[in-house]
This record gives sequence, structure tokens and C-alpha cells, in this order.
Amino acid sequence: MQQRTFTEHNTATKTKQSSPSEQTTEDETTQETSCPECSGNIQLDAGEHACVDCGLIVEEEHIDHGPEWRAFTSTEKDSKSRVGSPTTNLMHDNGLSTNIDWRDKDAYGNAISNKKRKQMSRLRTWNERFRTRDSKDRNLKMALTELDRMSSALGIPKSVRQVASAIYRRAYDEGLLPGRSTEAMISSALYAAARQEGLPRSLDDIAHVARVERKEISRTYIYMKSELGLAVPNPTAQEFLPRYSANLGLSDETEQIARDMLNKMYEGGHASGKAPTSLVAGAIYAASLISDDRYTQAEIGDAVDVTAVTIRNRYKEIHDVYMSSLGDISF
DNA sequence: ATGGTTTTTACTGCGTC
DNA sequence: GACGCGGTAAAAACCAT
Repeated sequence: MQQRTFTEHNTATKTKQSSPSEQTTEDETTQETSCPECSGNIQLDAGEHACVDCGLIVEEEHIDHGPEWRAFTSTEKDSKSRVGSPTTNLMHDNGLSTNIDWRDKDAYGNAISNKKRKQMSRLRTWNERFRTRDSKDRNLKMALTELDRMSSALGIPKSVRQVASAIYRRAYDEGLLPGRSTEAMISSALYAAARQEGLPRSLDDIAHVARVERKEISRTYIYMKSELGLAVPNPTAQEFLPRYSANLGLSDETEQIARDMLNKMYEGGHASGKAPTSLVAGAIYAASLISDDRYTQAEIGDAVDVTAVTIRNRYKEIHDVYMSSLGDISF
């Protein structure tokens, strides 16, 4: 079942990529259309669609948080997804599907024969099946494309993607989709899946690459979680550590010290109520002071998405806890 | 809605390069 | 003078009630 949809998705991908026009216009960082003012070229650069000739900025809102700047895996897929379908709407069939009246009358209102009636009944059944299957497939395909795009931008492994798509499928089957954007739903599924698999991403991380606001993702996520009864463990700071330390290029030693600190914090019950990311940031900073590969608070804050103030606060606490636990290590 | 907690924003002074 | 760092107050965001 799952397998089937994946292969379908792949073939669709292939056909789309073989279209020559899309291949040629797609570049890593630029995407061109024409300016409504002077019909010059529009370039997408750093999230702004700006006209090359007159400087007019079109679609300031339509920021494509494309993965170029952070894609460590298969970028081919991403370039495809950017020309893909829009993210909202398209929930149903856009009202273009066939409807067969349930009344067994012909166009003039006369009753129809027994044989016809049976035929119509069969037609209704199949029409219904095809229609729902079609729209489901379309929706799923779109969602999976989106999932792929976000996942590779965040470097999320396949196992998590599979869990995410399973969650999304369930959400679809339970009828949670209508009234909500696909994008928000698939983002939530990804968020939940990453946490379930012990490779959590912060809501901010997801929101960075998603095409909807963080707020909406979190709303959708809460809704989805309660409707599906998902058991999503709270992420621990330790789970965040490897990724951020890799991003920063910490030495193994430093990372180990940071992990130690985090363990101490959790054991001592000093971690409750604190955002896991803030703890990692504080621990990394503290650890970077002990071992000598120093990082500034700003650097760490940038990487972990936490302010320097928060780092200082966590750092102070960690310092106290770690000091008392080790005796007289000073830093 | 409310109140308590955490995090962010904005601003400060200090020391160092 | 720019930069990193430490602190503070107040606003904003978050959470449980």
C-alpha cells in the first residue's frame, strides 16, 4: 500500500523532470518571469522577487525558503518541487468532478428502467471511488513532494519521512484535512515524526523551510496530535546536541562535555520548563569554554536559534550545577 | 481570561584587541 | 572604535489553570 504510492510518486517525478522547459529555467538560486511594470526579468534572490531592470519587488511575501543554502542531500528533487503545485487549496477536486444525481430519473424527470437504474447505481459507486481516490492521490502526491523538499532541506533521514507520511495518511483518512492547509498538516506530521524517531527538529527549524507560519504549524500540530492520539515524546536537549554540534563543528571532546552537562541538568531536575534548545545552547557554550575551542555566544545562538541572553541564563545555571557536581572545575 | 514562567528585545557598561 | 561579554528591565510568547 505504502509501497505503491511511493512508486507512483516517483514516476510522476520523472515525467515532470523530463519536461525540458522546466529544466532549463531552473537554476540553483534564480527563477525568472517577467516584470508587470517594465516586463524586464524577475529574479528570485534572497527571498525577494525583484525586477532586474526597474528594481520593482514583486511578491515580497512569497518567500521561497528554498533549501539551496543548506541542502546536504539530493538537491535534484528540490529543484523540481519549487515549480510544483501551490501549497493550499486543491483540497478537493476544485468542483470540476462529475456528479451523478442519486434520483433514478432521466433528464426529463421520468423514471428509468430497472436495468438502467442498476447501471446508474454502479456508475455512482465507481464515480465516487475514482473521484475520492483521485483527489486523495493528488493530495498525497503534493504532500509527499513537500515532505521531501522540507526533509532534504533539514537533512532528515528516510525513516523519519516514512513515519511522517504514515501520520499524514492517517490524518487524511480520519478526515482532518478539509479546512486546513496541506502544507501545515504535512509540516506538523514531519515535526511529530522527527520527535517520535528521536531526531527532533525545533518548530523553528520546520517553520524555516515550510511555506506556512510557525503559528499555524503549531496550531495544526496540536489539533492533529489530539485527533490522532499521537504519542509524541517531549524532545530532550541531548537529542538536539549532535546535530547542532555538527553544524558548529564542535570537537568530539567538547560535545561529550556538553552532553555530560546536559545529563547532570536533567538528573538534577534543573531542566524542566526550559526549552531544550536553550539548554543545548548553554551547554555548548559552557563546554566550549572548558575545552579550548571557543565559540561566541552569538555564533552558538545563531546556530541553535536562541538569543545570547538566554544562553547566558542557561550557562549560569549549568555553571552552578556542574561546579557543585564536580567540585572545583573552574571555567 | 489569567497569572506565572521563560524567552526575546533593547539598552547599558566594562574590558580587550 | 568594534567586539565579546555580563547584566537589567520590560515586552512578548508560552503554558497551565
